[in-house]
Amino acid sequence: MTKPEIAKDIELEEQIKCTECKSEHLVRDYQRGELTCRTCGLVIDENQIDQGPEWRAFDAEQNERRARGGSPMNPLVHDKGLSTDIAWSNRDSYGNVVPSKNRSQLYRMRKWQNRTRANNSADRNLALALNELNRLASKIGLQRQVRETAAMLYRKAVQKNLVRGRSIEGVAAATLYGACRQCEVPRTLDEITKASNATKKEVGRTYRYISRELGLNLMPASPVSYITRYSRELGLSGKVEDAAIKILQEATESELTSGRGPTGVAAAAIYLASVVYNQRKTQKAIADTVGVTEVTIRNRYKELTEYLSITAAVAA
DNA sequence: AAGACGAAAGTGGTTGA
DNA sequence: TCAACAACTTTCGTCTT
Repeated sequence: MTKPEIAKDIELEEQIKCTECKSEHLVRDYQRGELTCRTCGLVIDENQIDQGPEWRAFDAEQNERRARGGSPMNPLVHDKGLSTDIAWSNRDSYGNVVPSKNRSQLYRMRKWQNRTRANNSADRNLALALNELNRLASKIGLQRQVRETAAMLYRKAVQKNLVRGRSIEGVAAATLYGACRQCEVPRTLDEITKASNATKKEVGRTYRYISRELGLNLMPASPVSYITRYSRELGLSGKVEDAAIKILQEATESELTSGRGPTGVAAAAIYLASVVYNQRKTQKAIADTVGVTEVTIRNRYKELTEYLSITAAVAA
C-alpha cells in the first residue's frame, strides 16, 4: 500500500457521519470491529477491516518503503503459509535427471521435509482444527485478531499434547472461547457452543483444562465488556451505555459482581441505566438479548439498587 | 393487558471430603 | 465418587402501571 492511498482512506473516513443523528462524533473500535456513533449509539459499520498499516515503521526511511515481501506469516494455516516443497520428480533445477548416486540423498531430503511438515498426526490434526476454527469464527463474526489468538492457543495445546483424547471440535471451540476472553471480545460460552457441534459441557470442560495447563489464568469475564455490545443491540444511546458502565464500576468496587454471572450483572446494569435515562426497556427484552432470565435481572437489579440507593444521585 | 415482582422448586456444574 | 452448595432457571401467582 502506497502513501497517498492511506491518506485517501483517512480523508474518506472523516466525511462519515452518523446516519441517524448526523453527528460526526464517531468512534472506531478496531478490536471489536465496529464503527459507532458516540451520540446515539448506532452501530454504523460492523465487521470492518482494519485498513491501518500492516506493520509499524520505526523511522522515516522504513515508513517510505513499507513494502511487503511475499505473503505475511499466517498462523491460520497449519504451516503458517511458509512451507516449501521438494518436487516429486527426480530432476534438478535445470531439469536434468538426478544421477542415481545422488538420488538416495534426494529421497532422504524429501522424507525429512515431509516428516517435519504435514505428515505427522499432530500437524494433520492442526490443519483440520484451524479449518474448524475459521469456520466457527466466521459463523460468529469474529475478527482476525481473535482468530489468530485462537490459532496460537491451539498450537500450544497441540505442543503440550492436550488434544489427544478430545474431539477437535471441542478443543477448537474451547480455544476460540479462550481467545475471546483474552482479547476481551465478549462472546459467551453459549454463543460459541451454539455455532459448534460440540456440547457446552465438553467445551467448558476442555476450556478449563486447557487454560489451566497453558497457564492462561484469565480473569473471569468482566461484565463491562458486555455492555457496549448488548446496549447497542438493544438500541440504547451512548449516554445509557456510559451510565451502565459507570454503574458496573461502582458495583465492582463494592464486590457486587464477584461470584455472579457477568452477563446477569451486565443485564441488570443496562436495565438500571435505561430506567434512569428514561429509555426503559422491558426486563424481558434485555433478558432475551443478553441471554439470562428476567428473574436473574431482577435479583441483580435489586442488589444494585440496594447499594446504589446511596449513590443513585451520582448516576442520575 | 402488559410488565414487574417474588416465592418455591428444579437444574447443571463445582467443590471438598 | 458422592453429597453439599451457589448461582441460575422455570414456573406461577400477585401486584402495579
